Amino acid sequence: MPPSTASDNGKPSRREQILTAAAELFARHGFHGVGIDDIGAAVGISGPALYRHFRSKDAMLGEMLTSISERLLDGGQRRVDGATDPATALRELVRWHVDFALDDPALITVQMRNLANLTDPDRRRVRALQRRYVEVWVDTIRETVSGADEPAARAAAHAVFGLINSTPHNAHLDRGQMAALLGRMALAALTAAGARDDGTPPTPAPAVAPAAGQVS
Amino acid sequence: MPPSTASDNGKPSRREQILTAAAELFARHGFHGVGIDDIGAAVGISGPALYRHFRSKDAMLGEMLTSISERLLDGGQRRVDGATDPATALRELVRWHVDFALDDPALITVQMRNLANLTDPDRRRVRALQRRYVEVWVDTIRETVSGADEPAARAAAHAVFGLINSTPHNAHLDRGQMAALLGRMALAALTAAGARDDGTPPTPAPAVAPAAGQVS
DNA sequence: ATCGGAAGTTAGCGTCCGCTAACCTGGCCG
DNA sequence: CGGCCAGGTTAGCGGACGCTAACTTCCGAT
Repeated sequence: MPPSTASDNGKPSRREQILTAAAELFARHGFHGVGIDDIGAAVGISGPALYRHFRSKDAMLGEMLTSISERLLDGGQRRVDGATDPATALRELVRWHVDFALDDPALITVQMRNLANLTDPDRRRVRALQRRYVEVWVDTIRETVSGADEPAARAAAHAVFGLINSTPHNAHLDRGQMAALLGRMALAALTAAGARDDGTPPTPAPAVAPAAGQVS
Repeated sequence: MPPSTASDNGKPSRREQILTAAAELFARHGFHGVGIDDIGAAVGISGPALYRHFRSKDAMLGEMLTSISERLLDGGQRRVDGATDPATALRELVRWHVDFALDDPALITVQMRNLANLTDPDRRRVRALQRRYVEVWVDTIRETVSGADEPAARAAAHAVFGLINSTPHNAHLDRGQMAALLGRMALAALTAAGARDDGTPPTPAPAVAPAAGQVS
């Protein structure tokens, strides 16, 4: 079998090296702002050698984004499935997304900014995966936060993604504090998403748990 | 005097037409993804005619981002100065930023994504303005939210920007509902930013005001 | 009536960039 | 030992892109 995503051993395959280097560059300069030669140089080979591993520059972005979307989706799905009640499910979702964003800021940035640069088939695929991920959030939000109708829950989910994904612009706190802060803020925001502007009291908050990630 | 930013009459100057069209395109495709001819076509003239109004493509982005940063900063500053107490100042800041993001999603998107494409002097200018804007937020947060030290307040500010700026990906709610939702979520998130992971109770929330904008 | 400048046009320059072609090389298998 | 192929090299093509040059047109002031 030709190496598709990785070898099962420890060291990352060439394809993976290239993808992570490219992700870093795409995140910093944008897709069109990075040349083939730049990506090559970043892994110590030069320019066209990349075409031994990828069919095109577009294909790199395509594979990068589909893989991110898949990881996000099934990580999130797994947390929700493993939770005993909706409130813990929501906490787990938040923790999952926070950990992801903190561990892979470049990937998160690329996914946020470079969707438009995909080829049409790739974009369709990625969009579909993202929709399903949002759906997981929307369902969990609606089970947890009272008074949130479906469009509001969807908007709230996107807003929380924006909140959590702000991580790349925040190098100043250490990982543990950052995870705790983002977790608290995200849960508070989600809880507030259900409050009505009439006098209806909001859901009494699903307990601000220590949502921090393992600080390695 | 040649028209610099606008004529004082009603209709927008050519420069302004060009800048808003360019902002739309930059937001959708990224700076490098948009050609001079595309921008020209978007305002009904073709390609090089733009150089009657701007010295270069970089200059367009430069002027666009400085103007956004200036508007954000002094709008925010004005709201804070006009507020009687820190809690209302914070509510006003949130409302101001929400209104801005809802009224000009393209501009907000460009500012978030295309800072890296500026020339060095332009980037320095914009960065400086942004830093001052963040400072306004940080100060207000620290006066309002107890238990938020300076780095945490800074991170919280960035997180709330991310939350509010998620607007462009949310066409599904109408403007009034969206403004209210984002305002509620942002204030809740900020309040939670001060909560400690030990048992210290958080600040009792500065009253979720009807933060919606005028729905025209 | 004239003339000057603001605002457009098309042609075309130089450069950069994605990608292909042709060639080299070292390690593994028969 | 010989040959193959994965993985690398450099040279170069073709197209796109930013920008300039040269020329036209329209309008408003003298």
